[in-house]
Amino acid sequence: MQFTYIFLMASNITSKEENYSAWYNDIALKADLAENSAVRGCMVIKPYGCSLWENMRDILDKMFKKTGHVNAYFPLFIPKSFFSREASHVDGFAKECAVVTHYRLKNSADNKGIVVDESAKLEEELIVRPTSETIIWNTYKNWIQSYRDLPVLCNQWANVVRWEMRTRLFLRTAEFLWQEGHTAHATAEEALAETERMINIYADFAQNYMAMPVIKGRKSANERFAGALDTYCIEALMQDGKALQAGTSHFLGQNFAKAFDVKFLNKENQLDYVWATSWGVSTRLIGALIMVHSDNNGLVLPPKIAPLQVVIVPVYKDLDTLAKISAIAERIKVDLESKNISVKYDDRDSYRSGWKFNEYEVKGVPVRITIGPRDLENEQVEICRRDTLEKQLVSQATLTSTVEDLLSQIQENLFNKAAQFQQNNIRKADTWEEFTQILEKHGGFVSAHWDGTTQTEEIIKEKTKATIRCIPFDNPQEDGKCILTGKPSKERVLFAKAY
RNA sequence: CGGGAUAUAGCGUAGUCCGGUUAUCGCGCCUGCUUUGGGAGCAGGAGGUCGCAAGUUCGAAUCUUGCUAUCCCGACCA
Repeated sequence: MQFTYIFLMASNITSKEENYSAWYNDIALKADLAENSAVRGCMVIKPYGCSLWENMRDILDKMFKKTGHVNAYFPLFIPKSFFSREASHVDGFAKECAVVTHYRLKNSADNKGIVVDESAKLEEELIVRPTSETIIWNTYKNWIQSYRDLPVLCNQWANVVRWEMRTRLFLRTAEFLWQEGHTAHATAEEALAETERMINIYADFAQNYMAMPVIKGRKSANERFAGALDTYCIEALMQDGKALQAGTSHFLGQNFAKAFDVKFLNKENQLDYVWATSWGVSTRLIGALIMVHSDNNGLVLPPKIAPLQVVIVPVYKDLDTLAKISAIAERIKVDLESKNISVKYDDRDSYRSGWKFNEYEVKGVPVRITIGPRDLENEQVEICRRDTLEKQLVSQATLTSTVEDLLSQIQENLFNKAAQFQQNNIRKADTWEEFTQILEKHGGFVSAHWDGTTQTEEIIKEKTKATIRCIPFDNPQEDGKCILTGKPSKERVLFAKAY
């Protein structure tokens, strides 16, 4: 209701950094992806947004299954006592939990409304899951006795609730959709390999499907998941220079196994605790997608995950012409669909063609085909690509292969463009002055030496709002001095302001 | 939870300081005609407990008090 419409006035993304948040919201809302719900901090994901999420989900799900994972489902409600078993875990989540205390409502005494029936108080409160480690490990205890039961490689697609103090559409909603994988292994090596395998899958998905370049690395102790020994992550850079954590994979060691007493007999007939991992990505990825690719004309979607890849819009004056165009359009649609390209022919007479052009541009449909009277005469069509808005005339005979090529070109172009942007926004800083200047002037990632202590990281965060996003894998080793304390350091880490 | 702001039709708003006829305008919606290669034009029409509740007053969108909700900035977080 308080929303500021800056969408049409903004001239380019870099110049409106201050309004980036409004710009982002505006695109999400205008592209019909989601809206704020009546429930504080929650969102309604609209059909188009849901379809986008489903596409992403399907691709990820196939990747998980290819690597031997299976889907399972665990309860939404978790007994409160489960949380107290792993100390650092409760520290991490206690502040943001929705708690179920009663199970019945009744008419109020004055009959003017509904009130909670105080006599229906639960003996033990139930927590609406903020993440499922606890209830899953409580269950795994029953599943695992022998090394023959290992590994357990389960994934769950679910909603979770975190009562955030401040929420943002897609990036941080009170309720969000995600997938959480939880695996149990016989050895630390195997669990570590799994942790790494999953972060690689996320990186593969981000880069090759979302066309979103990411940096893989490990988190500093300070940014680590509550209860994990090590957290791997993929970090992406948004167009306003802020970083976004797009996915995480945690090596949990034996922490949860010990907390929930999950032991197994190994080949040597010795009792041992199992080794665990967990990993997840959420609807936050939709937010990332919006912020990485969109421009002032609206959403820009990479073809591989776009709910709709091609739209055909007829231009006509009379219904006779429309009938002729429809015959061609339907034929084109069948041809493209035979190549597994999703196509919509929008022949609604209730909207004008100009209106439709804009509509699909805002929604980020990668390719638009326009057919009008001129094209009927010349046996051609006009195609327009969303990423560059370039138009070309193509003969109807070669259209299908042209569109196929164009879709892969768009996919590639989006990735290259974003990768270039990311490259241009990783800057080295060797002094505190350089460090703060880069953050102020450019934003983006700053590659700098750090003495490895949580204390230093905290001070830097306090002074600049920048945090260590990750310590990249295959990070070159070099001697240097911490930008804050001047103490010796063996490698650079990536700092950035983050969402 | 701290600081700031706001609440008027589906959306965006004027009016509030300084109370006074039937609450302004734009978008959208409905009807008709004309239009259709980049968000059409004209004409007509529908749509409002002015966030909620009390109070002051002859009279409240406007003043007072309380409540609720939302937004922005922090802290928190995927």
